[in-house]
Amino acid sequence: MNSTPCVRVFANADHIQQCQARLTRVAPALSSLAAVLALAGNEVRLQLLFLLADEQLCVCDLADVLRMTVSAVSQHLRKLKDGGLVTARKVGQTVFYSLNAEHLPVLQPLLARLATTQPEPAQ
Amino acid sequence: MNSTPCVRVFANADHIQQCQARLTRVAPALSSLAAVLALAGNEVRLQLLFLLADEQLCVCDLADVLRMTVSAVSQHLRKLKDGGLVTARKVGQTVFYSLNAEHLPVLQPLLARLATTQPEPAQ
DNA sequence: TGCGTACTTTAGCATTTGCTTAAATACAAC
DNA sequence: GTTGTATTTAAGCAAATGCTAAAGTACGCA
Repeated sequence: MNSTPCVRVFANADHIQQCQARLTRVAPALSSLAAVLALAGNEVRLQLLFLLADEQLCVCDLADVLRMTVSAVSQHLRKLKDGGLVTARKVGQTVFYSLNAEHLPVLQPLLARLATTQPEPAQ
Repeated sequence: MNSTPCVRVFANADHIQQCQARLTRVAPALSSLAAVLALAGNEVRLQLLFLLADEQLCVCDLADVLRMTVSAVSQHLRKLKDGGLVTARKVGQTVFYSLNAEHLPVLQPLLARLATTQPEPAQ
């Protein structure tokens, strides 16, 4: 793809191929991880995940907490659900969302970092 | 913001406010984490981080490994550098990138998951 | 000093994202 | 059934993203 390949001193074709091989080996896991991180990498969605790590909540509550439109929250939850990060449980006409076990090994440590955040020292 | 606030049974204003308080408490950490995850949540950039976790590499090598334009890779590296995820070290006209210590506590466990990925069983 | 290499930056563009508004669906109570 | 509530979905749009192509910068070497 590069029209002018570099004329390197240290790196050689073998080294490049080794790196490519390492990437190929982890490709599926990396792709899946990137998808999870992309979902969690949105501030609103990370807030949703943080809240849901503590307790199940319905769309309505989440919208109130985040001071956002129910529609906007619902669309974020849909992405999280499509990505397998949360699951929905319908009770009557209320839908409770909670964290999905599938990606907890990735999410839990990240959210745990937030939970242990010490409050800002008064200044 | 919601024109029609929900008439809930279980959740009440106190509960909502508690959730908001929890969010406020972690707000800076959450914001920072979201930024890191957003950067790592791109497949190309996650590949870059994965490679740099193992060894320093120059833009040229990275472009070859990923089979991408030097320019495209450089732009990704710039974002990673701006986000504090990597650092650049210039040697002559070559620029070596490596992981930055600042966000390693977040990145390391994520990248470690990839490293321990068992190769796909032959089928 | 001039040329070549490694890299960065800019401009432009197609695609994606995240919201708003409004309509549609699902269910509960009457 | 009808009405009302909780949620989802669709359409539209401004902003952000990630690439390409081309120009700009920095450095090494003759």
